[in-house]
Amino acid sequence: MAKPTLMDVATAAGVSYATADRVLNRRGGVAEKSVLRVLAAIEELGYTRDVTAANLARGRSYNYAFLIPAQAGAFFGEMRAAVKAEAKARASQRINITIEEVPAFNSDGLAEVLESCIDRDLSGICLVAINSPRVRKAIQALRSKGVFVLTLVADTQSDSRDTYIGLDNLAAGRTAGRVLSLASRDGGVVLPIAGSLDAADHALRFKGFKQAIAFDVTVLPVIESYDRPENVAEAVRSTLEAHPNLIGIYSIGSGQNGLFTALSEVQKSTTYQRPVVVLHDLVGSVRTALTIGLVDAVIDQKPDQQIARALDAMKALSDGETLSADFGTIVPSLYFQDNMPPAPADGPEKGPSL
Amino acid sequence: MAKPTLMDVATAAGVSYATADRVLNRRGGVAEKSVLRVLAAIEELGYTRDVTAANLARGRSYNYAFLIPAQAGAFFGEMRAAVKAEAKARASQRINITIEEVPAFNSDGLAEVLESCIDRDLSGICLVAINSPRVRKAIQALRSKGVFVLTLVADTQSDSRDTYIGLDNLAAGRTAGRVLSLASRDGGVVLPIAGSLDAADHALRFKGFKQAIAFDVTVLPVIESYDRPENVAEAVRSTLEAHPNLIGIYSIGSGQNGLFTALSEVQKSTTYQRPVVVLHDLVGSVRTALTIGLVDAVIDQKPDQQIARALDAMKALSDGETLSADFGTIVPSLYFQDNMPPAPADGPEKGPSL
DNA sequence: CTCAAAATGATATACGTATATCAAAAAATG
DNA sequence: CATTTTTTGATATACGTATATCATTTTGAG
Repeated sequence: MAKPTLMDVATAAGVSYATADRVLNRRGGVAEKSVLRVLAAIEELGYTRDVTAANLARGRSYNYAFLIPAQAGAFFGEMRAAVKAEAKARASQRINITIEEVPAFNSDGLAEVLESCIDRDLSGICLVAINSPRVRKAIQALRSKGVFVLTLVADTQSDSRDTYIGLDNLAAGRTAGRVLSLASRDGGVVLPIAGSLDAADHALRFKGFKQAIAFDVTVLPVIESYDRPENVAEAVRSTLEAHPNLIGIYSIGSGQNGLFTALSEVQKSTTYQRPVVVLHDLVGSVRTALTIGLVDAVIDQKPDQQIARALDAMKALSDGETLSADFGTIVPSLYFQDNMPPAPADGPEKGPSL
Repeated sequence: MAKPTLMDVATAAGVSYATADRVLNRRGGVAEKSVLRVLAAIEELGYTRDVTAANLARGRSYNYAFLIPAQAGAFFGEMRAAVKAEAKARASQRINITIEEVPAFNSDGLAEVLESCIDRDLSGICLVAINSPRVRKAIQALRSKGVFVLTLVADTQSDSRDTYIGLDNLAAGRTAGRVLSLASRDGGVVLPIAGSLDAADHALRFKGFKQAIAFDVTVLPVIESYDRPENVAEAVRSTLEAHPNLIGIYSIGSGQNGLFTALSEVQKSTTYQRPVVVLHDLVGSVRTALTIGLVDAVIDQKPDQQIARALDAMKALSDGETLSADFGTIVPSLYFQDNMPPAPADGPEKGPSL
């Protein structure tokens, strides 16, 4: 009952190993009836190729590159850590992963790195996309060389990459809306704060947010921070002033410093009851804020899971498998103080293994 | 820059392949100074053993068994499906997985299956534990034969198994409490329903629930259903009658039929506003209930992730790695209508692979 | 039936490791 | 120094697959 080998298949089909191999690897030059007999034997024995042995024989290893923005923001820091962790975990499976730093918000910088990847014998590449003609062209060049290109977090046009792995932003916004609606059974006012509604992801979250907001809750005009903390702090202060019935805040973007400033003021004061606050991405400072009760709920896009998913996707593509339609869709996770996952640990060095 | 092989290490250390092998595999009979040189070369080149090649050479395959209760309940059905899916996915990596049906709630039945596993050449076994002397003895026998034993969903004494993979029930209960507290800013009454508080997991969830409940919210005495739907339906009806300010229900256990019955009555009536309902495990019927808005929030223990985690754990143990302390802790996921993950698909058959 | 074409079988090498055996060299012992 | 012991090197086989070559058999065409 041991796992059948291709030799077993050949024997069962009454052909030689060479012929079985010709069928399995589609080398051609095999008579119809022999093909059928081999396929039947494969079916009958439940043969599956030992991929590890096959890769060993092919001298094949999977080379993947991740292009991660070199940003101060903690989010991409976590991403980078997750990539490193996965790289270590899969090193023994002939999977080699490199991380390339890419200047943030710089399409030409991104394109340059992409172009430099063209003659690097990669089987897959994973990037946080920025939409520009030069980037698209570089991606196209890579794909025509047989490199699989995945977008992560931010997408390009869907026909210019193989898959997109990223958060379902509509669902994320809806979830935020649901939480704030739950917290306001008798109506009230909620304040959405975005980085910029020109950004597709923020716009989508906001759209979902409005969809899920209860009919008796009023959504104030969205504040766009353009990543300036003072703007946010000031806006929150004045909104609290103007709307004593402010029951919730949804911070759509990722710059949270201004929000935290204003919230700590509220926490110290006794004039207002702190509104329920929902925000994004359980990174360092947000984790702290949630722990000490400065905010209530965090919607997370699970960077570590995205990395794992991206690798699974690239491996599957490399192996000629097809991905299900919703493979890349990351469902938002909702965390309260009570169900926070443990902070990602910087894995300890391991000695030479057994 | 290709991945270094043991031959590279030997050359770099100025010894033969045989000696490098003696060091790597701790065969002994190597002079101190040679050991050091080999280790230095390993360090320097960043050598890691190609585990797939090693397993191939050893003729080793990983044989794992999952003992899943043969229960009508949808939860273990999903578990079984998840095991099958993982089994298929890992078949090409020399990992063989079998599923054994075990009679539910029957410690002797479980023990019998465990005992039958003793001479099956398993490297790991994963079971939903029931605490009984005979079960513990069977586990002990397996472990002393070198079989790794993991408990899933339900644990035994922590010193009689290798790891436990399961939901953090305290966190789950706390999360439920948090949601209901959020939904009741001005106090109110909430109703907890359990299967039986004698069950450790239910008790723990209930404990967490009370911890996280806001000070101005009243927790009614817990109803214990003992898995009788009529009990629950009746209890919910009478509680609604008696407490017009019932703002939430937390169903701690997994028998939800009685609850659903009562809730649909409420939905049709106009007398009461439906309380916010939090329950466990996003299986078929619960998924439907959440979709149609019969309930509000579901705390899920992600059976598919538990299976994957269990396999990773067994593989790691088999490879002589050590697991981090919180490896087996499954953080509860919180789902609303808006962030439900897609229902697990029954993967389509794939033809013979490339 | 003859000859070419097509199909098949037999065999060798390789991938990176595990494992074993035997001979040779080096070191320790007396 | 002779002898034993320890250490090392060289080499072979195996795992399951990929890939290539060459010889042989079968088939089809004329």
